[in-house]
Amino acid sequence: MPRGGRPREERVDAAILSATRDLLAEGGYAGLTVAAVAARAGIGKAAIYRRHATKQEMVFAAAVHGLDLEPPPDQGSLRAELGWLTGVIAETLSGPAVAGALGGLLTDMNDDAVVSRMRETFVAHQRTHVIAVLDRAVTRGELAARPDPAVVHALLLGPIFAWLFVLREPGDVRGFAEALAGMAAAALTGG
Amino acid sequence: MPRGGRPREERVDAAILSATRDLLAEGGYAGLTVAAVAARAGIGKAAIYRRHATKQEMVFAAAVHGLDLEPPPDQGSLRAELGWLTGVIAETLSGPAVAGALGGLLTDMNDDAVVSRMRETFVAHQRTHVIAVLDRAVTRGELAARPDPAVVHALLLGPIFAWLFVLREPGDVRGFAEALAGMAAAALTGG
Amino acid sequence: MPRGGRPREERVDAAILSATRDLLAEGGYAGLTVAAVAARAGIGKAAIYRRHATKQEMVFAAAVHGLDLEPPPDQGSLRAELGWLTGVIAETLSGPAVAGALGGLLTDMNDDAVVSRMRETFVAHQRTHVIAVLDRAVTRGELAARPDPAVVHALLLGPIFAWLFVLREPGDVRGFAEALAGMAAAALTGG
Amino acid sequence: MPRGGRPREERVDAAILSATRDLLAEGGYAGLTVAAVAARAGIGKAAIYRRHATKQEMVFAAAVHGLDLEPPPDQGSLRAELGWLTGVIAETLSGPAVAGALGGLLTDMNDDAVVSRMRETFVAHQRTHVIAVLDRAVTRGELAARPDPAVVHALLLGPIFAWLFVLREPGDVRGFAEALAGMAAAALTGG
DNA sequence: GTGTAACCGAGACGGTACGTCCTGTCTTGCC
DNA sequence: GGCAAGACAGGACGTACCGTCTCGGTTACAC
Repeated sequence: MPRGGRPREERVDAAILSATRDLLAEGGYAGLTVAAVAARAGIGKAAIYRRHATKQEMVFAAAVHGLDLEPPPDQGSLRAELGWLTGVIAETLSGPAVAGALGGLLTDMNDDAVVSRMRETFVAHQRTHVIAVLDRAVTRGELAARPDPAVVHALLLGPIFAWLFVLREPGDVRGFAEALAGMAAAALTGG
Repeated sequence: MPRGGRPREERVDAAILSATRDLLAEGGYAGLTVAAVAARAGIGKAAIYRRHATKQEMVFAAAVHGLDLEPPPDQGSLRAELGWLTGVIAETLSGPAVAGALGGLLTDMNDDAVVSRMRETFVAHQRTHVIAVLDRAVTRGELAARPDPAVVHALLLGPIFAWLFVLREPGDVRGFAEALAGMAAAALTGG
Repeated sequence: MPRGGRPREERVDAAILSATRDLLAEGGYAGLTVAAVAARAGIGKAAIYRRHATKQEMVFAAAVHGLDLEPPPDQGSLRAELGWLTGVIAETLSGPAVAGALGGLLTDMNDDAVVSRMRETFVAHQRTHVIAVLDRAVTRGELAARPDPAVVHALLLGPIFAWLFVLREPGDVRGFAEALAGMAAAALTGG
Repeated sequence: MPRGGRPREERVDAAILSATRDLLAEGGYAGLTVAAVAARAGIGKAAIYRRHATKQEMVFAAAVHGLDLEPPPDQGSLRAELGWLTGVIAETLSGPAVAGALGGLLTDMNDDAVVSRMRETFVAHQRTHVIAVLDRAVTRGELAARPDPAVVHALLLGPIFAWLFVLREPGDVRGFAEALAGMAAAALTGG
């Protein structure tokens, strides 16, 4: 499509995302200004809006993008694979940028197109891995039938989310994630 | 201390909270204006700021206040009591005002005093009931020892929260809450 | 008219006017608030509005009222009487309360009833004395016919007003008033 | 210093001042709203505050700016030149925008920087012309020595100011200005 | 080479919400 | 009924931010 013109500088893309992550960690979603991101990145506001339609999209790109989990390796048992999943989710959500951004994204996502992007990227990606783990458990014979992946996803993601953002328990997230995996395995096999 | 002066009108308190809930349900947290609340309530902005230091505090008061759950009646079994708890939580979170407000509150709650209020009111209240249910299960002999209430709270609240606000599954929340109770019971007794 | 009830306390009347004059001298008309007057006077706002319909009326009463000049004694010559007039006007206008209030009163007086009160009290009173002085000069034979009193009034009041409020010359007002009287006498007799 | 950035649009400067003058003429200083100026000018409030620090500065710029008198031509006699000066001053002060603004400016000018601007622009400009006229009169031999320009300035400006804003005489301002010039000439030469 | 088109930093633009302040009225309980 | 205290409706102020647009100038690809 673009027949001519100067190509975009990758340096600018990176500077935007980096500055956004910095400022998210410093002041959270509220208190994040597009002008501040531009200033911190040493660029102009137009360069941001050339890449991200709204502030939300920019934050989404900075905080959520690149959270792609590598496909989960077969760990030999449902219990171990759930532990791997909850561990990855906990690691994903506990970064400073994500911590600052997620609440804000949920806010402004009421009507926007950001919500669908969020679902497509963040949710769908994790969902794929949940399905893979469940299917392997069925193959192994640990589960008689594959449960609803959405339910299992909520069961894994939800407690970690609540732990971090609603209850804000100061304790160790990794330990909680591990305990959660045990309880989830018991619920799925014993329930 | 204030010995004289005109007392505040309860009518105004109620009108503020009612208008806030209406507008939250209509347009969500974003799109909620203090001026619009004042206009809808038929009052002046000063009357709002006399009661709530910021917009966030007002929304918190409107959406979270009055979510007091009545103490959970003894349902005879852990499974039944967990069903009662998840049902109440699901009902609490799925109201239109809460739905519109919670994300917004999480956003602006990074540094504010709102976060502590949230914890004291919303979280602590539910926690009390969680503890009561667990203690009764121990008395009944369904549980050998009382698990960490914070963990159980996260296990119950988290999936519902995720279901509603992160995954945004369109399906029946009550059904999900009931299934969640079954899985939680299995996890606690069988794990 | 007042058939029953507690009579107004004169103490309050005085406290209002005194506090108003103090605050006018301190912060000028802008920066004067009714609440501040009430606080300074140790009274309530209602007590002010029971006596003065608007803030402007209160300021008017505090700054302009009581500026009644005693009738000008016959000084023996037009020149001396003009000196007496300009001296009194200068003294009247150079008080700290008047200085702070006059500009503000001129502002808000565009549509109000304050303007007519201003004219009736402040202007008409001075005008009477101008007329008396001019008539005596005619009787003495210093003037062939009585000039338009409004013109003479403007000729005497205007330069002092400008000196104080527009040009804001730091110099001695009394000296200027005296020089003005001399020039006015020359203009009236020699013109 | 500002090497880059979008330059300010002169159209906006002009629209602000024009709208301010219109609204001053319509509703006076009281009743003038920054928001109303912005709406009338078809611009945003920020564009106003980028140019004028306060509402007062904006009004000052709109009402007082551009009142530059052209240098007074030699009219051949002190009497004629004073008539020219008083005529210009009367014309300047009797415009609708100035009429609405001046009182308001005097009000808020008690502590502000507006007062110095006023002096530098409005007062100093007229003073220059007063000095020129007096010097020519000395050269012509009409005056033995140059009187204090501040005194003469007050003598010319003051009565017109009082006539318009304090006494609010409904009569012809131009006629009064002409009469004033005659009296001033008599005072200066005969006194 | 030389166009041309899109890029770049900087910052002004229209619009809108915020939280503060002030006015003039009203409402308590006390005197 | 007056009084101190202070809440009430309404509305302007000045600040801050968003997403768009406009400058002067730069940089790569196509001709």
